[in-house]
Amino acid sequence: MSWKDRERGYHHGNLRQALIEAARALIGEKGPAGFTFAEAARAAGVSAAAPYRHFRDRDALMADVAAQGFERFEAALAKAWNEGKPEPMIAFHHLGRAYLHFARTEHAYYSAMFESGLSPDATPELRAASDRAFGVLRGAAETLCAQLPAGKRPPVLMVSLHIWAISHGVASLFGRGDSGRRKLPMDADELLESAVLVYLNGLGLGRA
Amino acid sequence: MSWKDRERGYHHGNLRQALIEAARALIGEKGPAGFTFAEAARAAGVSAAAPYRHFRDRDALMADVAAQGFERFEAALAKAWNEGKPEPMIAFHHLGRAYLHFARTEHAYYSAMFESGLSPDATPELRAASDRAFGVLRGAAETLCAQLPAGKRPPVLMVSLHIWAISHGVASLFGRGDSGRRKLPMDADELLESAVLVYLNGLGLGRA
DNA sequence: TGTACATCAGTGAACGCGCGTTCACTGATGTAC
DNA sequence: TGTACATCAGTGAACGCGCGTTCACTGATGTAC
Repeated sequence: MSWKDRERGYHHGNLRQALIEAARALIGEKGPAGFTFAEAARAAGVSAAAPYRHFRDRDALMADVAAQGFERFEAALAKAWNEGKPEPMIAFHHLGRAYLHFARTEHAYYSAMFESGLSPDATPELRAASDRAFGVLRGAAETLCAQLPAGKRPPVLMVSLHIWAISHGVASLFGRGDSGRRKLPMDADELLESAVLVYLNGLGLGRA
Repeated sequence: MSWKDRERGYHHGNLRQALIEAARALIGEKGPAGFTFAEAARAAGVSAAAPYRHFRDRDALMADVAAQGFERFEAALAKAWNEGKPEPMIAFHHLGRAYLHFARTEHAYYSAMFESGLSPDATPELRAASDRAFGVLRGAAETLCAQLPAGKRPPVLMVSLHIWAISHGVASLFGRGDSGRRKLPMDADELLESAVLVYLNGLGLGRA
């Protein structure tokens, strides 16, 4: 926003970040395949050769968009979960809403993170950011599992992967703001909430 | 396969289908964004102008790939479900395996169907094929719900969407044959099976 | 405080390339008689 | 059975375009003295 408007001299001063933002905006408009190195440069108001000072190629730029997406995703999830306060089940509900909210309002990031065809190992930074975001889900699953009697506790990793899969499935099939959405009598929030309630009930975590 | 090898004259004879297959193969190699009209023509052994006799543009070709994918998907799911025989829970288990198996072995189709950025309404044929495939899941959900006492029956549509979301979530996060996979101590089949068992248990459909 | 210099981010021109799209065409096929 | 003709699928040449990438360059910034 600011860098386009503000007068700038020969040096941009913040080109790396400007390119990431340009790429994210273009992904938002035209899908994960919808941006080009040259286009991102143009959007940042810079010559086509300039991006090479900061990124080896298009994939490196994409990886940085995705990594930044995971960082914001982690922050959004952590804030919603809020360490399980005031009460784990309520916090967990908030977590699910935040997941869908992020996928919907930041679907450019979400695309870069999950639908760009990028390997999670493309970059150590990407890998680490992705792991940290998943860590929030895992922590939440841990807290919930701890509420079960010791003999009935399922593996925490498994539960967190289940939750992730359900959330991602709902988000990518029904939670898109864009044209990919299908028309249904219930929305993504309702679907995720009901699915998770049934799932938790299946674990033995019925509503108190 | 056959059309590349076989000697052909001026007329290809089956270009439409050959282009669909070429596009599918290219998607399989390079992801949903990884084919081009010209490339598909080349792969089919035909001039770059030839595809225009059969498809308006790249998107129309993509839509046909996706529609064909949904048809095969439906066939694979229907065969696995086998009308709930020999026993609904067992057939349902087969259905889940078939879902993942299709996503893994036919991931080019799966990409075209779910990750190409194509609207489900791009084409009436696509829409119809997609609905028929979902119909198999819905039918299975119906049979399972019917096993519950009348007062405890959840809405069938909701249950089928839940199942779809879980399956899609597991398939797209953990079930890829390609580089997108994450390394985990359990595989996609185990994750889907365990998630569905917990979910069904939550519905009141614990193992007999 | 001022000057010289090293560093480095961004320029702009250039290149080859493959794509999408159009066009008048041509050769194969099938059908009417 | 043979001939004339209509149909239509595929050709190949042409076009303009934007992309990726390189290169020697230039102008701004900061630092040493």
